[in-house]
Amino acid sequence: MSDVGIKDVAARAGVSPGTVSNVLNRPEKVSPATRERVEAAVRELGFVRHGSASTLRAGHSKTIGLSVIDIGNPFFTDVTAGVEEVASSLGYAVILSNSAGSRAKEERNLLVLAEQRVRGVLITPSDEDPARLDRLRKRGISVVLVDHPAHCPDQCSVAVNDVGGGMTAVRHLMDTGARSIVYVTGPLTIRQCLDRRAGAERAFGRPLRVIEMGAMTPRAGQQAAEKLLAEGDLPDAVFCANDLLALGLMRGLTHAGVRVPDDVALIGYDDIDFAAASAVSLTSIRQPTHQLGRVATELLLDECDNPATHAHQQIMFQPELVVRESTR
Amino acid sequence: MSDVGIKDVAARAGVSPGTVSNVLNRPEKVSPATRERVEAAVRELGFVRHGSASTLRAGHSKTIGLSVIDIGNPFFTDVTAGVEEVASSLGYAVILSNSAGSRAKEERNLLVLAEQRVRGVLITPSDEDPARLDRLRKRGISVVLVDHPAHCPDQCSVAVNDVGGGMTAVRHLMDTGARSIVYVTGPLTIRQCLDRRAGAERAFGRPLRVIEMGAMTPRAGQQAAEKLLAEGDLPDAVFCANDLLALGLMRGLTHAGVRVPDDVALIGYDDIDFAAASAVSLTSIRQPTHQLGRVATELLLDECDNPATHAHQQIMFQPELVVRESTR
DNA sequence: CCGGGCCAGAAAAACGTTTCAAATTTGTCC
DNA sequence: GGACAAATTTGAAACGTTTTTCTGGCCCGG
Repeated sequence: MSDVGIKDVAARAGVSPGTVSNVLNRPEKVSPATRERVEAAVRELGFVRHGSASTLRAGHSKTIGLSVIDIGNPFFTDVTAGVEEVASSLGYAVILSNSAGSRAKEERNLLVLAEQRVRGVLITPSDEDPARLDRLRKRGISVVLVDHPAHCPDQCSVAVNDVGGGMTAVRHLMDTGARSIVYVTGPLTIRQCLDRRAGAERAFGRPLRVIEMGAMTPRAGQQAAEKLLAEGDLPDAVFCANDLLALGLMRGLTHAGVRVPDDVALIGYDDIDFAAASAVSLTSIRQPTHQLGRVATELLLDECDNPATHAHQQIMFQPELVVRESTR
Repeated sequence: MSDVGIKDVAARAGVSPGTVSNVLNRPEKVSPATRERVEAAVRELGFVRHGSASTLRAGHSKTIGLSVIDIGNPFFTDVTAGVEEVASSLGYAVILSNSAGSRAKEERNLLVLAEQRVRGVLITPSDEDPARLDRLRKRGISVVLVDHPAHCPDQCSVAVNDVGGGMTAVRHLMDTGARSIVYVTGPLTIRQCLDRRAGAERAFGRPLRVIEMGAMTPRAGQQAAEKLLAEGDLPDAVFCANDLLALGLMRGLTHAGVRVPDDVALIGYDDIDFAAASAVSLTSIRQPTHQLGRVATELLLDECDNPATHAHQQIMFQPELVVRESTR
């Protein structure tokens, strides 16, 4: 049962190994009668193609790599689900690797992917350095950037318009009557945090008061609330760089007797599942995460399968405002 | 740059291909002088081992498969992170597949894993049928069950004691003075929901009032709250089969003017990040998810690397009570 | 000085597929 | 019925490693 090869199938079906291979890879090239005979033999023997041998000889594999920054983050989880969906429907296997924000680990992971001779790589790069990716491309491995706009037009990328999202958020707050707004954010070394601020300030017309936290967690959000309260001067509204911060902040404010949205309106970013579930449901900016993964994968596989006709695309999705109780 | 093989390295270093292979796989077998020369050549040429050729010849790969039921569920996400961590630290690549609860998709994914000749598979099976897994084992692929206790002692498994968790939850509610308790759950076809109820009732001493919802989401929790309120007879406490239900329920109760924990105490299950972040933080039962993934992977790789000395283990983790405001 | 045992490295045979040119069969048309 | 083209099928080489068997030199004891 264990090691039936293509030869065994060939013997059983009374054909040559080459024909079995044809049945497997180009069924249309072989007459219906023999095809059926071979397929029967495959079933009877429980034959499973040896992927490595196939990859070795054919020169390309049926796997793609996915390198994300934080597998624990719901954003990437959703992206991953989209990737897995498309890849598996096309018969591709997805090798997952998590750089955990470490450049060294990312490098190691990319090496593993190169060894596995993946067909292509989907990556949310942990920094701007394009050298590693160029090296992959030199090896014939296609690369698509995920949640990161490409700088040069010679590669594909999918991203979400964070500047636009920031604008939408603040415009909405202003529409509900806010005159003073605070931006609570994670580290301003993160592109997303920066872009969202840029958009927010563009909508606001002038610089925003900013509270920068070291992390983007509920805990950090609660600390931000304390900071805000300590400063004394409560704004009309707060824009948080993600929902985790916003939920923590909401909790902090509520516990201090500040009412949301009556005293302070609040908007988050990402629209995670729990945004709708909190005591006062959270207005947020939704990103098409699942679609991000799907489209990135489609782009990658198109690049792999039709290198001749493939045109590189830099796709930018628009995020969407979801209004709930926290800004009413 | 693209296709430098072991031969090129050998030529460059002035040795035979076999020696290069030895440097790569059993460095101790080759003299320090030549080893260094070969390593230099590897660096200079940017050689990357061709994983498929290696797998083909060596008969085993450096990849493992991970098949989960729902990649979007934070529980599995955490498990996945643990798996990735251990696997990548040992140089293994992880092929991720998502069965999305569909038996057919699980089957397809396992086939892909078999084609890739993964060394072993970590799987949260979508049903009880052991036939598929036996088939894998027949092919020499080790299998470790994740979040599912093994029935037979001839395989490894890691799981969390859901009966114990249910007991802990209800015992805690009773300790805080609850006399009447309702169990809000997802489909009772799910093993976890059943086990938790069993434990809960064992602690309670008699059957619990049960509200069974079709899903385990915040929305379902909110509907459960409506149901509870409609029935009129409010209990002292509610035990929810997971945190998503609990958060939805909390929101539903709060909006109806019922105070948590003053009117009704509330405990969830899973201790997701947001449990601590809600307006009234949620008491919950924490599962060692990350560790679940880590240990499962260690077990699997031990089984692969030391088949002789490996002893199958069925590990059962104990969940842990985390007390917060919703039961004070 | 000689011979046996050892060690480092070499050479060649796999591993299981795919591919491609060549061979064979089938079909078509006069 | 025969010739030619088209459609199938065959057979062997090749993909890049690992592994096993061998070879030649070296060390050491006798």
